[in-house]
Amino acid sequence: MKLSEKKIQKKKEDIILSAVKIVNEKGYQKATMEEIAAELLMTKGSLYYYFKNKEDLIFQCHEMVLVQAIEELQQHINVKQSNEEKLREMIKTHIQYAIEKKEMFNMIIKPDQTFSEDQLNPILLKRNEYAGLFDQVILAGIKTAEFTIDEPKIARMILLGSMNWIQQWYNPFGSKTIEELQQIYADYMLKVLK
Amino acid sequence: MKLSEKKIQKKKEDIILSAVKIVNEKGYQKATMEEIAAELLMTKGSLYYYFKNKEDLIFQCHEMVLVQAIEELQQHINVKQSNEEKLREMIKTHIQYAIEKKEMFNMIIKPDQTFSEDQLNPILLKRNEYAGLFDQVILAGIKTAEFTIDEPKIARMILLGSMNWIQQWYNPFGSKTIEELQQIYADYMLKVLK
Amino acid sequence: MKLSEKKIQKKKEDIILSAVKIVNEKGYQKATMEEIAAELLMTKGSLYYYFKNKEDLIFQCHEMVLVQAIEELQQHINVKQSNEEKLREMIKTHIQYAIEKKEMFNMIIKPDQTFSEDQLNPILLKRNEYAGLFDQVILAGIKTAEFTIDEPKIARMILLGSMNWIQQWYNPFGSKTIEELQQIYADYMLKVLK
Amino acid sequence: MKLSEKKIQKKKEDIILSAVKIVNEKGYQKATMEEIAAELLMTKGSLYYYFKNKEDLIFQCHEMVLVQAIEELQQHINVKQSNEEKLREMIKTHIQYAIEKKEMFNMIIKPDQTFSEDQLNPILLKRNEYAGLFDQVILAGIKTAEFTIDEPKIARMILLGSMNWIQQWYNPFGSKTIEELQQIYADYMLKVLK
DNA sequence: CATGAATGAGAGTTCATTCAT
DNA sequence: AATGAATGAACTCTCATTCAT
Repeated sequence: MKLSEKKIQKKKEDIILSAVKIVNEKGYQKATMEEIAAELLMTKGSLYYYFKNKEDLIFQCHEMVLVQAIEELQQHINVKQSNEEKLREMIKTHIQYAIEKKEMFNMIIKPDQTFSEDQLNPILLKRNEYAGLFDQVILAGIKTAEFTIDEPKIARMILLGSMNWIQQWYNPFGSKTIEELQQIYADYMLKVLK
Repeated sequence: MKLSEKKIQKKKEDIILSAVKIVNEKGYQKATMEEIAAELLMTKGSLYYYFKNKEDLIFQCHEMVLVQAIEELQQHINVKQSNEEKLREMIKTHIQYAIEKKEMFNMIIKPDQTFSEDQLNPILLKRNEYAGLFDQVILAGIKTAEFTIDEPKIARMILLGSMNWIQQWYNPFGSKTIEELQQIYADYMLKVLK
Repeated sequence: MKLSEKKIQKKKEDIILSAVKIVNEKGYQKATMEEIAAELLMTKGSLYYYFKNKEDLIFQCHEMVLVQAIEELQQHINVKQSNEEKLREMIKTHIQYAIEKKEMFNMIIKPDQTFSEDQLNPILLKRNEYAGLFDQVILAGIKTAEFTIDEPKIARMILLGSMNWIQQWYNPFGSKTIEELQQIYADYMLKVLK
Repeated sequence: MKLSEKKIQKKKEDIILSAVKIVNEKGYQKATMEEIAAELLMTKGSLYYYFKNKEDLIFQCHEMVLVQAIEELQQHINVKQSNEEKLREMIKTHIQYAIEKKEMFNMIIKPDQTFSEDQLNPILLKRNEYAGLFDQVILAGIKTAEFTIDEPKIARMILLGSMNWIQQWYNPFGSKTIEELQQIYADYMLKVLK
C-alpha cells in the first residue's frame, strides 16, 4: 500500500519536474504532452494515468513549487534574529529559487493566461500566502523601527518584482556568482526599506 | 505611389495596434489571426497581404513599441536637467508604458518563447538600446556624484524589473492612482541609487 | 451575396447528406469527421468551416430531415379528404422516409445518447411536432367516428413504432415492394384504429 | 475443477450484468471497460481474464438475454391454452423485457453497428429464433381460425416493432402502469391479427 | 487471479497558411 | 486589395488492450 502510493507519488513528481522543465523552455502552449512524456521515456497516453489533463498537470506544478518555497521561507522567519536578518535570508532564498528553479517560478508569474477560473483561485491564494510572508517581516521591521517606509505593500512588490526579473538576464557564466548577486540584491533592497 | 504607400503603411499600423491589443488580452499563442483581423472588420486572409506570417506581424509590433518608447526616453535625456531629474522622468515614462500599454510591454519580456532565431536578435538589440538609455543616465549620475553605487548594471536591472512587475498587480480601480505610483516608485528607486 | 449564401447553403447540405449517410452505416460514434469529409473529397478540417463541431453537424442533420418530413405530412393533412384517407397517405409517407431515407430516421430514434442537453430539447420538440401531426388526424377521426379507440396516444405510438421497425428488416430485394408494404401497413394500422 | 469453473461462470455472469447495465445507460461506445469493471470493484485489466475483448463481452450479453427471453416465451407456448391466450402472455413478457430490461433489448436492436461479421451471425440466428416463436403461435392461430390475416410475417413485425418502440417513450412515472400498457397493447395487437 | 502501469492508435478540434477568384 | 474556402499539421484527450509482477 504505502509502497505503491509512494511509487505513484514519486512518478508524479518526476512528471511534474519534466513538465516544469519543458514548460519553461517553451512556454505553456508550446510544451506538448508528448514532449513532457518523452523526457521520461514514456508516451503521452501514460501521463493521463497520473493527471486528469494538461491543465491539471501544470496546476500541480505550481502547487509543488509554491509549497516548497513557502516552507523554506517560513523556516527563516521562525529563527530568532532581527527582521533585517530574516529579510536578508528570505531574499537570498527567493533569488536562489528564481534562478535555480527558474522554470518553476516562471509559471507562477502569469497564471491568468494559463488557467481556467477553477484553478486560478487556489493558485492566487497560494501566491498571496507567499507574498504575505514578506509583508509580515516588513511590517514587523517597521514596528521595531528597523525599516522606515510608508508604503510597505509597494516596497514588497518592488522587492519581488526586481528579483523575479533576474531570470531574464542571469547567465550562469556571467561575471557574478549567485552568492554575489544575493549579497548585492539584499544590500540594495534594504536601502529601499530603510 | 506615395499615396498608396502611405495607405498601406497606415493599414499596417492599424493591424499592429489590433494585434497588440489581442495579444495582450490572450497571450501570443491564443491570439488568433482571425481575431486580430476581426477587430478591423477584415478577414484573416487579408493580413497576409501586409505581413509575411504571424511571427512577422508580432515582430513588427515589438519594433513599433520599442521605437516609440526609446524616442520618448531620449527626449527626457535631451532636456537640460540633473541626472536625477532625468531619471525621474524616465521612470515615470516607463511606468506609464508598462501600465497603459501593458499589452506591448508584455511581449518584450519573453521574446525567446515567441520568436525564431532570425527575429530574436534584432529584438534583443532594441531591448538593449532601450536599457542602455537608463545605463547612460545612471553612469552620468555617478560621475556627477548624484548617485553612489558600485553596481550600476544591477541597479538598472532592479529598476526595470521592479517596474515591469507592476502590470502583474496593477488594478486601475485600486487605491493608488498612476501618478501616485510613479511618485512612490521614483522615490524608492532613487533610494537605491543614492 | 445571395449567390454566395446559396453556395454555402448548398455545401452545408452536401455535408449533411454525407454525414447522414456515414452516420447510418456506422452509427454516431463510429462515423468520423474524416470519413464524412472524405465522402465529399474534402479534409476534415474543412468541415469546421461550416459547422461548429461534430455535434452541431449531426444536430443539423436532424433538423433537416424532420423539417422536410413535417412539411410533407402537412400537405396530406391540408388536402380535403377523410381522416382515414389522410392517415393512409401519412403512413405511406412515413414508411417511404423510414425506408428510403432510413439513414436520417435512425438518428432521430435515440437522440439522448448523442446530444447534450442544449441540443436535445429542440430535437425533442421537433419530434413532438412530427408526432403531433399524427395525433391531430387520429383525434379528428375519432370525432367523426371514423376511428373508435380509447387510447389515441398509445395507438399513435404503435403506429410509429411498428413503422420505424421496418428498416430493421426491410430488404430491397425481398419479396415485397415498397408499395405493397405501404398498402399492407396502412390496412393493418387502420384495423387498430377502427 | 467443477467448483472453480462454477466460480468463473458466476463471475462471468456478474460481469455481463454489469456490462448490460452500463451499456444501456451510455450506449455501446460510451460504455468503457473501466466503468464496467468499476461497477464490480474490479479493474479493467481483470475483465480480460474472462473475456477476449470488449466485443466478446458484449456478444455474450446478447446471448444471455436472448436465451433467457426465449426460455420464458417457450413456457407460455407450452401451456395448454388458446393461441390467443398464448400470444397475450408472450406480448406481456416481451413488453416486460423491453421496459424492465430495456438495457438488454437495446443492444439487440442494432447489432450490425456493434459487431463484426463473425459474431453477427450467431446473434441474428438467436434473434430469428426468438421471432420464430411468435410466428409459430401466429401461424397456429391462423390454422385454428383464431386469427385471420394474410401476412403473418408482417403482422409479427408490426407486433415486435411497436413493442420495441415502447422504451423510447415509456416513463415509469407516467400515467400508465406497466400492467395497463400490457393490457392495452395486447388488445390492440389482437385487433391487427383478427 | 488480479492489478497497476503503460501503450498506441485514432478521435475531435484548432489555426496559420495558401490561393483562386 | 481583399476574401472565401480549403488545407494539413499539430495538439489534447480517450480507451481497448497488454503484460510483468
